[in-house]
Amino acid sequence: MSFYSDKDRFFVAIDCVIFGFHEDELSLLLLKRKFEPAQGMWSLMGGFLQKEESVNDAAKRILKELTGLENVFMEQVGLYGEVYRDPGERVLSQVYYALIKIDDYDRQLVAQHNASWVNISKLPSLIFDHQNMVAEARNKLKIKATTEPVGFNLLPEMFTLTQLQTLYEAIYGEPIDKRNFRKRVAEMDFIEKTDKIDKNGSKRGACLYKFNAKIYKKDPKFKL
Amino acid sequence: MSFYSDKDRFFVAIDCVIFGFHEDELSLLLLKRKFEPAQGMWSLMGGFLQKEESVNDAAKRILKELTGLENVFMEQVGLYGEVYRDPGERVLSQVYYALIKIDDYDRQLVAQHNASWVNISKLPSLIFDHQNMVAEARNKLKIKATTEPVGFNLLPEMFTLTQLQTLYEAIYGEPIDKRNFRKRVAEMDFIEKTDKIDKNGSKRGACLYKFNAKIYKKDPKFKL
DNA sequence: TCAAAAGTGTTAAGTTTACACCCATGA
DNA sequence: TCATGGGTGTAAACTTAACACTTTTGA
Repeated sequence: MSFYSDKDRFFVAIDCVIFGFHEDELSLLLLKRKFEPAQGMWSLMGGFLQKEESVNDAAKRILKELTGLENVFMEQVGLYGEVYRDPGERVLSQVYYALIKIDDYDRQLVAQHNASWVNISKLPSLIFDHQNMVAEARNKLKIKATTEPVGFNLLPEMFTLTQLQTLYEAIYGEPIDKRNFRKRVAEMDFIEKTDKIDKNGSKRGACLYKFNAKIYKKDPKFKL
Repeated sequence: MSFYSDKDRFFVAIDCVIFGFHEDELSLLLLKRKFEPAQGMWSLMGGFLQKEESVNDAAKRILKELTGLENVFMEQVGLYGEVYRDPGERVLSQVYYALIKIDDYDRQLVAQHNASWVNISKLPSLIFDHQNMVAEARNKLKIKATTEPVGFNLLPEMFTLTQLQTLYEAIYGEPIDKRNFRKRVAEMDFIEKTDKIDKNGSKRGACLYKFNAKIYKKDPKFKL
């Protein structure tokens, strides 16, 4: 019946490193596991690949299961395939990272999954090899964010330049000079000033900007 | 018996994009398939993940099966997981790329597998999604080669600066200014001049250099 | 003696970094 | 009125890019 009937078959899981940006810091959406194995420990959101879905679709499904969100920026991090990485039984795990706007997620779903946002610089220890997955994901994000405008996925539709700067400082893990940063922003026409003012961050108020994907596509040069 | 007994299991293949460098051009080691499905067509070297090996080990095993080589530079490209990507049956494929010294491989094994080196700019069309795999691998190589000294894996132990330059021109797909290139090389102490001379490339002869990994590790800054 | 590849420095242009003060507002 | 974050320009340092001729040697 099968061309490959003599070959082994494997459980394939998806694990999601879900990044958010909140109070000037990167956070991850983590679960406190309700089930064995490793009940009570923290882990990434995960799930198993199913017969009739592509791996990318599985990642989307699993992200949606926890956050309620669709059309989220996601990228592959790597396939974790050590034989004994899961002490229960052999499971391969394809890791993705996702960038979400932290105000958008479905709080009820998150509560149901016993999940919460954890500041990335104060992570608890995680089950299995999830610590490594996070480190690798963070690294990929950093590299990606340098040359492609993916950071906007972590901000609300409209944002101040100070928010944008603190986001990039959090991603890069180092401070950025304000005037140099704004000079670079000014050169990117696809970061558009709106006529809206944000009065939350300061008394004076700060101009709100937005990312214009159409303009970006015409001349896709990005560097922050 | 199993924690995960209600989950689906999958065939997992490894496909290898094997790069070599020959006569100033990048080449790929490709197979003309002897078996169904897609008999007679060109494909990447592949194989199936086995129960008792990690995914990385499987990649090494499969590479060795074709080339006889061990300790080869390999990196993950991505997991290809579309449901119908293999018309025979559902198979996930984890793609790796490998960089080998083109003079080192085992010619007998390669012949047995019905494989040959194909200039990367004259590729035949490949089965399934292998074309995409190659494109993605090439891209990853390009990015990697910019900031890490992986190119030396494609050259013999000792090489001339002209060989090094043509290699990087092939990887980047654009010409490089000779004097600027040599200036950059001169600043990297881990690219060491030997007292050997290569007389193959020219009548005058060119100095042979080698990459010193120990010196590189002390101050790992690379840019070509 | 000449064809073919090896080897070698300088200058201009562009990019990146460092740096400090005034502004507007609400409390 | 003052504390807080918002907003603005210039000069020096550094990096990158452009460019052409001399050397050596085997055929």
